[in-house]
Amino acid sequence: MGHREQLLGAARRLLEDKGYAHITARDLVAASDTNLASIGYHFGSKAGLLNAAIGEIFDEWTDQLAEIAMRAAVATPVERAHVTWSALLDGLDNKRALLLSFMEAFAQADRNDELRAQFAAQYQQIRGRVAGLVAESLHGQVTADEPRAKAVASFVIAVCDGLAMQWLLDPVNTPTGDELLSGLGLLWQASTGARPGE
Amino acid sequence: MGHREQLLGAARRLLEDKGYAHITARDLVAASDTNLASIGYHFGSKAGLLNAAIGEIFDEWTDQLAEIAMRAAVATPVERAHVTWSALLDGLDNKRALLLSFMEAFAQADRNDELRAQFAAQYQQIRGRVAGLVAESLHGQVTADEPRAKAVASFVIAVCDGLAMQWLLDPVNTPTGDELLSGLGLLWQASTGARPGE
DNA sequence: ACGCTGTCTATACGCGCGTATAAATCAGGG
DNA sequence: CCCTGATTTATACGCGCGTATAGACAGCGT
Repeated sequence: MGHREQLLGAARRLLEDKGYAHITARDLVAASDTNLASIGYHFGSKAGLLNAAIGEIFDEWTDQLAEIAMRAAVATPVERAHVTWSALLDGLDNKRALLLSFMEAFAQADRNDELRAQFAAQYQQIRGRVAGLVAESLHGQVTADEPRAKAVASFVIAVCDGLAMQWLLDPVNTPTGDELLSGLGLLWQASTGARPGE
Repeated sequence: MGHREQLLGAARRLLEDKGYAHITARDLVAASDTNLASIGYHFGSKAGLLNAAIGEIFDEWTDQLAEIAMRAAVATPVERAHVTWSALLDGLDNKRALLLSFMEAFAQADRNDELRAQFAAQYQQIRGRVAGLVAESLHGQVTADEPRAKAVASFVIAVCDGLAMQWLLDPVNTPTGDELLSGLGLLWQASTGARPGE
């Protein structure tokens, strides 16, 4: 295994421990059993290395989101919806530190064209993926044209991201699946006057 | 006006321009027409100053969110719901850079007890506020006990935050109010089998 | 007029950072 | 077996950072 791979691995580990902004080139070298100059050689700069590592992390978060979204879309009865929302919270435990680093990098992206393009592309990808799942799983049950499916996807992703943020800040007080479902129902009733189940 | 206020103002301006992580003590001094040592004198450290400024920004975001949530909760007919969601997107334009800095600080908070406590407290506050608005505005229309109102509040905040994130990344492709409402309906139908309006 | 207290200023210190450079090492084809 | 190009090493450089310190200065009660 070359230094390139070692450095990527170390970057991922450090992103879990210290967060994007506080990783130094020397940290990376120490954690990867490589050499200070390897960073420049393989990635051009420290930022290049970190961005590459962040890209991998985004992909994993994306995978998890897609899986959850699929289950959410499929879950017709109330009981299953509850289980689905819970799955998001469960999965977060392993990813806490990585998510934080991801948020940090996300904020940086606005001033870093390369990173920003990378994020935008990956986001488009996940939304398309979720939208596809939604359209497929709702097929026949409800008419879901493509723009509508995309809106659903955006919405689902927004909820997941927003809840993840809340959980990062205060895991204990983050609502459970039951509570969320209840909230969703309340909101929908309020905004339409519909009474579900009638 | 003392240096303390000048520094706070400069911090806010710089948070808009450069982002949390890239502000140096000398930047702050240059932007505030003060002295390098004033930072230590009034705030203990650069971080102390920045955290104070971030607290102000959080409060403003919180105010905006509360206002939007109120309108969302109140909006019974479909047309008004649409208008409400749109309000969130409109309001974001002025706040783009501040939001980014906020996200950056948010990520830092996990490794900074003081900052974290500050955020958590402010978050509790906004959730209680939104929950109160929800309970009040839905009163009589639907039974909204306190835990349920809190769940609604969490949910509404999650949606706002998640959408804000998407908008930060890619303003053009963020769904409109119409699209969001449509998505919400679709999701609700799928997870309950209810057909709104029947 | 004096000294105390809160504020402001000028400056120095030393550390740790990211990166560049040049030499050493290695792998494999001719 | 050496030449070549890719990789790995060791090290040096200079910059900019956050903070500490010590002194200047103003307001003001006495």
